[in-house]
Amino acid sequence: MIVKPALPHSITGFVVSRPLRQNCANCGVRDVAPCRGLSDEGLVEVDRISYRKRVAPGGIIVREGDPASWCGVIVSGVVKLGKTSPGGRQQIVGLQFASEFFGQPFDETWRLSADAATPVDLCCFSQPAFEALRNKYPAFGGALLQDTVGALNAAREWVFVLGRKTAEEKLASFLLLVAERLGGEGCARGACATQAAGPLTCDLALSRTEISEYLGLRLETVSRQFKKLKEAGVIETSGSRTITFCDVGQLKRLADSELA
Amino acid sequence: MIVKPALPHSITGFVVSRPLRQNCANCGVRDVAPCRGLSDEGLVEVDRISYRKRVAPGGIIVREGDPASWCGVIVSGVVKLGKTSPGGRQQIVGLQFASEFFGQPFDETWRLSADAATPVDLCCFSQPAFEALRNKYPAFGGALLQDTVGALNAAREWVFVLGRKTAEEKLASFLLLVAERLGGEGCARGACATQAAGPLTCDLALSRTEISEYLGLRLETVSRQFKKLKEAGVIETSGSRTITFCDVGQLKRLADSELA
DNA sequence: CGTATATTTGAACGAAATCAACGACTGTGG
DNA sequence: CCACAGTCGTTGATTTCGTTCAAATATACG
Repeated sequence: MIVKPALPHSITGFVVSRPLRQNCANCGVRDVAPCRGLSDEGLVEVDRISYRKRVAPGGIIVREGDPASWCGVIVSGVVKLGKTSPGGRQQIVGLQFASEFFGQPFDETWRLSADAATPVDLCCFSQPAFEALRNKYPAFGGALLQDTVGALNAAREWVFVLGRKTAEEKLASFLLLVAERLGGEGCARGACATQAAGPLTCDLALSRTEISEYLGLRLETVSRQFKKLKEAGVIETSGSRTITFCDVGQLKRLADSELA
Repeated sequence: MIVKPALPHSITGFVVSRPLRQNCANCGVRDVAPCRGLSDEGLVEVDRISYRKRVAPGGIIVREGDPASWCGVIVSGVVKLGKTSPGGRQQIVGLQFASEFFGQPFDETWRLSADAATPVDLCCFSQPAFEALRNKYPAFGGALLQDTVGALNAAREWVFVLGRKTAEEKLASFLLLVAERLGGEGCARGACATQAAGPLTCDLALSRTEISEYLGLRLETVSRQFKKLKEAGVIETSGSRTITFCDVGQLKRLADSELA
């Protein structure tokens, strides 16, 4: 289990970006991030050309419309991808977790805003450096393609959740997502946590408001659905961000009821 | 303007799949599909290893859960990507148009069903042949990555539409999508059609039921919103599938009102 | 400990769903 | 040519789920 450092140099809401050299050999996501496609030689190069960004919870990573010059990999933390309509409505259109590729490698401007839900640690490359890396190490490009296809599948899954599900099902789906991605701390991909039978406690990275923005609901509705799940004995909460999953099987059933 | 042939050999609802050789030089999407990344030599190879599938409107291309062994490029037509919940609810989670990459190059089973909304023409590769192509021509992989990132952006855009928009805005967003992708027949990427001022007539590829499945609404609601848009003079319809956009600017405003 | 922020709860309202019926178009067979 | 069935789309009446508005309570933080 990886214990996250307490972010000594970060100030709430600000990006701390330094040309901090970080040895890939010690990197927690090395084997699951797109970097898995790199040879040892490639990793040496990554060590040389990459730099770190740390963002405190609530901090802005990038803003929609700003010029984009870099991209990278999420080393730790939870990133909210958001979109704001001209009218001012906000929607979280995706969540990203440790080991996922982050950014727009081909665009000149950011199409989405990105905010840190938890402390976020990014391994960054300039767009040209990133492209050079892809060209030099085709297996890196392959891994990246595979991950992007995976992200596309996840996004379409979420289209389904938003298009067809009720408020209760939406919240259940979100909680399952959290359980899978954050339940076994550091377990980046694969549903290791939700397979086990016993109760599972973890931190919901998101506030009620953020959850509502992700689910396309009002925060009052989210709060009421939480209450229902608690009354049904499926979950327990302590504080507003710590959740215990008492019955994951039932939660899965609720995430797609219609035939209980 | 490209006139589509009358699909001589296809039978409604069935896939006609033959090892039909097709010269890439004559291919309408050659320069926009991922194949744009291939050298002349590569295109010769594609000619050799690719085969065509034709599917009549309403026909099934692939079914969720079936073993996946191929992928390819949509040469013409509109493909509906659908997902069915265990409970039986259906949602169209994406639409795909000419020149887009189709399929799951890395998975063993199809995660989504795909159905033809119009006559569909696919240029197909077996998964191993496709992977070999990627490995041999890195620029092909690059183009594919670029397109996949684009598809991911489009999917997230749709998450926003489903999560935050009202019925009227959803329909307006859908109609704009149709205008952009189908308005300038054959114009595969880029919003050429919706820039012009004058009225624009085109075919809606989808039935009311299909539109409702795409927008996460009931068909009655879709019908009522059509009525509203017609009464507002933004669109006109003749038959149920031909639409004329009278005022694209107003439609864009309606697609994100909140501040008319 | 007090203030600001986040969450919960309540009551009234409204947009879209649901239930139900009707009309328009298509193709078939008498 | 028309009656018929079948599909698809429209329209109306009613209900429901989630929103909205409003207030109370809990939590975090200086």
